[in-house]
Amino acid sequence: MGRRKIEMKLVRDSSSRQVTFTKRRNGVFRKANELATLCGAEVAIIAFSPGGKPFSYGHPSVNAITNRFLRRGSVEDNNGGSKGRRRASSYNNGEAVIEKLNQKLMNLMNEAEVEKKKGEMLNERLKKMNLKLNNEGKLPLEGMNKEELGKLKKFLEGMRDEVEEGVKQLEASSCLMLLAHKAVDKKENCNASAN
Amino acid sequence: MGRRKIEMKLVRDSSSRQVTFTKRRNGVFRKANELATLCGAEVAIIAFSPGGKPFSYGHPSVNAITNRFLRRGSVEDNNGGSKGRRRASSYNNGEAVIEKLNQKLMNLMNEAEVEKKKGEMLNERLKKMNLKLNNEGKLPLEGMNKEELGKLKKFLEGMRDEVEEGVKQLEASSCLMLLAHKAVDKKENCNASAN
DNA sequence: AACTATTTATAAGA
DNA sequence: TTCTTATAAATAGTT
Repeated sequence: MGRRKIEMKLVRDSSSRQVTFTKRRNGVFRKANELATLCGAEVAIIAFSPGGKPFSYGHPSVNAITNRFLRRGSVEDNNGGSKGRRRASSYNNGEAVIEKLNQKLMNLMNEAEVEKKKGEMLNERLKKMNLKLNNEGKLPLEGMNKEELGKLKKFLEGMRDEVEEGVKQLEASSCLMLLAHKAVDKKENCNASAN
Repeated sequence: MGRRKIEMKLVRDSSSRQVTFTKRRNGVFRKANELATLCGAEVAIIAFSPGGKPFSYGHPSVNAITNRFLRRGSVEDNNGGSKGRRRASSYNNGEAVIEKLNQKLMNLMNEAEVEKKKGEMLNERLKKMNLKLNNEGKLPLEGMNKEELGKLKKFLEGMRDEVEEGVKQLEASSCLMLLAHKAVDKKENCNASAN
């Protein structure tokens, strides 16, 4: 979509590829944001650049949850003094968000009154895992056999069940956190403007 | 972008909103697919419609992993007889993919030689959780206090560390599975054509 | 980082 | 709903 139509295949030149990635990543996030805004949809995106850097966008799940984390985390949160709550309409730089999350997570965890939801959800989850673990004491997954695989199965089923029971938001949040952490290594200034 | 410029805010009419959602969801997935194809990037998207139905797109992570699950799952897999492997370029209907995933998950787990990666990753994860759990036997998260919160903190840190250690793909897969499960309730025929 | 010539996406309309 | 079309938007190549 520009001066010329391009073939839909891997851009050979690594430099152009990076440029294309940046442009189009912004495009995808912008589109996702419009989708969320226009339709009240929930959208979460994780994208890893060719170089392995993670970028994320989320509305409102990731945003809502991470913000909940961040806000409660500590007081010196320079969340800006904007009066009305900012609509969750701006893009998230994955790294920035995740970095903040990490910085505040400990504070949150040590200070907080965690909402029932969180407690319940994690409790369910840990309990189920505990059951699996107690069954053997410690699973020797290194050289897995059918028995252990059965446990893995239950582990995964358990996760699913929990999600179906509710409290999906925290799950979503941690999942995206996990995903976004995938390749975090170095920083990059990447400004994605809100529309 | 059409006959008229529209305001960037929630579409009031519920029917139009659904139409807009469908069109733009396809648009976002298409763009994400182009991003992945052109740049060799990894992209995963989950979108929940206004009605709460989940849709997902992934390349190659979600796709790769879910396909790995699905293929190994069982034999009576009507994966179609297409000769060449399908490139991971088609859209995924979240429900369809997830449903399949669920159907095959058990088979996979019971039959499979799980790749080292999976084993290692889950082992790491479970071991770390085990440590937390052993510390108390069983965490009383219901009425959480600072101590328990500290453990949660470590739990989350542990998750992060594991991810940073590697084996992110399975993580990504299960995370998206969790996400996609969020609102699965009823079926819907939703064809998203590949480009 | 900006700028345009073009290609795409898509809001209305059929 | 699915298709069409007039228009807005995205972006490939360029500076």
